[in-house]
Amino acid sequence: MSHTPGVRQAQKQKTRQALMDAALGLLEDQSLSSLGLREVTRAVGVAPTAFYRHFRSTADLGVALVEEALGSLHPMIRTTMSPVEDDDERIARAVELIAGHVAAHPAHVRFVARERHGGVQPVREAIREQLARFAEEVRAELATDASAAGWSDADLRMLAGLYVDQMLITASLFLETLDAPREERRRAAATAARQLRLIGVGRRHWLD
Amino acid sequence: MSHTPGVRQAQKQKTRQALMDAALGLLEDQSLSSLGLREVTRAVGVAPTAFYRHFRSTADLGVALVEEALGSLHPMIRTTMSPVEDDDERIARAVELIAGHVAAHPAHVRFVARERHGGVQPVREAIREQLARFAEEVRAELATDASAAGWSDADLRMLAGLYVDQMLITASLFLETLDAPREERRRAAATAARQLRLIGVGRRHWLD
DNA sequence: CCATGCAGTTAACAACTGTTCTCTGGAATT
DNA sequence: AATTCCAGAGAACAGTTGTTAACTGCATGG
Repeated sequence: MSHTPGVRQAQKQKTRQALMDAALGLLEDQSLSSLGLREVTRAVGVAPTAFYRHFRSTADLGVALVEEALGSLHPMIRTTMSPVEDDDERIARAVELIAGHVAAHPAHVRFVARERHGGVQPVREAIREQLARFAEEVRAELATDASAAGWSDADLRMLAGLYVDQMLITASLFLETLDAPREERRRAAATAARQLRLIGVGRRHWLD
Repeated sequence: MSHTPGVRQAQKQKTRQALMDAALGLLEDQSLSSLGLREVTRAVGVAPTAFYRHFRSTADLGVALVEEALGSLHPMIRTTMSPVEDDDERIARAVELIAGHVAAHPAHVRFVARERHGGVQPVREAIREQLARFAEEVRAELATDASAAGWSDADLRMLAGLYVDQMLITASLFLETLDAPREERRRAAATAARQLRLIGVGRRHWLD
């Protein structure tokens, strides 16, 4: 199946991507639940009916955007957590990595933060699923760490969830300070690092 | 000014409240940015134009909802944090208090969680402002605590922010499990308590 | 008791929405 | 070379939207 190298399929995916890009742009100052199908096709310069060739509805489009925004992010988890030496060094790298990702893909980050609790159920579900996958990956990584000896599975899951939530909080904080004075961005990074450090301290003394 | 005990003003506030209640109900499965003014008036059983007697726009309605949802919540802060004796006891009480609030006002909690990063700028701003007030109140309360000796102001603010974010995360977690099996709700509460305990541990060993 | 203020109504507007059916041109298959 | 397939266009539909203007009736303040 899909053994077609064709020009046909290529062009189709091109307009599909154009629809997704246009939608992401329009979602800068509105929620998915108010995004109109005509609005999107108009921005791309295509007939409204063409939309149906790619998506059943704007909710469907939203689910595809979740995959695009979070699906390709999983490799980052391992590289963030594995090269451990100095703890403060790792925290600094993690914060930098998040800041870099937000700067590189602000629209994606905004979309996820906004629609995580947004008004479109299938999209909420898709995000929840992806974040659960992240948490599971973090948990697995934590389990290999030497400092996790004696931790119950529930405790590991708890910590993994805390890290994932913290990652999202930090990302949306950076998003808010994207076009803010340099000083404010620096303070945001400092706060994020401090919070991660406190979690790290709690982690070290958990088994007392 | 407003020395009117009148029946007039009373009736006005009554329909104003009806508009806000109806809006809150309609926002159960959509975002504020897609909420139509006519939709709200229709739910109340009033002419569309009557809306303008109370609100400039649905965004304006949203800001009023923020006040209603968060404004009356400030007294809770002090009572949550002051009667300290046993730490685990305090955590249990805090989690119970959040769970109770979510059960009593699910629509308000959903609204705040959804619109905190939602598509309507003035509403985001209003929520940010209220949460900043919460964080400041928590910081002030933390500063009076004996265990905060030697903490820098930035550290206190960091911890206060962490607590506020955690409160919101916990609330929205409870919201998701509102009509879920009893067992799942119990696990959610356990996880929330565990996370608060880890933050507490980190807090106790912060100055090492 | 009368004049004013004002919450809510009615009617109408231009613009917009999602969805349907029919059609077309060119790539893909045979 | 003939045929099928299908991404996209075009037109039309019944509803919906926010906003305007002029109105009505009643509680209010003089």
